[in-house]
Amino acid sequence: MSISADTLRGHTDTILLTQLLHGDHYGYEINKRIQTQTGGKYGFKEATLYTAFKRLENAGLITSYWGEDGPGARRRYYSITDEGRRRQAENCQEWLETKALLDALIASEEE
Amino acid sequence: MSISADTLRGHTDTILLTQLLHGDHYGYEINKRIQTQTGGKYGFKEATLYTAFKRLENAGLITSYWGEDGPGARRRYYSITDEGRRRQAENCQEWLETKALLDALIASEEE
DNA sequence: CGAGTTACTTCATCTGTCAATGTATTTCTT
DNA sequence: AAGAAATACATTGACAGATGAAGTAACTCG
Repeated sequence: MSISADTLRGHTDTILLTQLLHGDHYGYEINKRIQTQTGGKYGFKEATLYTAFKRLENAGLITSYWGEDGPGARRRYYSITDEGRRRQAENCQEWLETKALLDALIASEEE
Repeated sequence: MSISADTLRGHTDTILLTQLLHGDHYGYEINKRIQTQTGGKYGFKEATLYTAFKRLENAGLITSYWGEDGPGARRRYYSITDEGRRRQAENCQEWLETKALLDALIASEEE
């Protein structure tokens, strides 16, 4: 993974919430999707992933349930709550501000 | 400060190095400059600021010296090293990648 | 059957942030 | 001139997120 995690720290929750916007998914799947979407440049470590899910659930931003019988039986699916959607939108907005801010502060800076 | 520090965590060093690209400055001054540049939206807490300087100095990315006597309180000036410049450029590049990555992951995501 | 993949879980540790506290000088206000 | 506020730096303990490591267990494919 070529991007250091510290640069993305604080965005974990937003990334995960975003993945759940359009339907329920399970952890391993989500991580694979992220890796695909970033061309293999980024993915969560397992510990990071599952502690994040726990954090989000404790905060009431997602709920979870075990999959039905079959090959999905040992998969824990996550579902975003209304509050989760609200939070995702907020964080999305904050990302725009953060981007502007950092662009201003890190720019090659001619001045 | 309207932007949460966690969203910027990991960028502190880059921000500080950037401030030193065009000359030596002291901590308090740098922080004021950042607050000005961000329209008051962001600034470092003192503990964060000075521990960051210490970290950068230990890493050989900056050096420091006490300012000459004169008006005002005693000031410790910081100077960026060659390695610091190299690192700043690297981090700058990484920021571009991070931005693209997060834009892809956090986007409203139609698909 | 055995190796590799899928899938989740927990724990100890590391690092960066920050509240709190302290020191000391200078400048502004009245 | 006294007192308040700003300037300027420093340290400490606590906390939160990320991670390495280790573990468990079922499925899949040759």
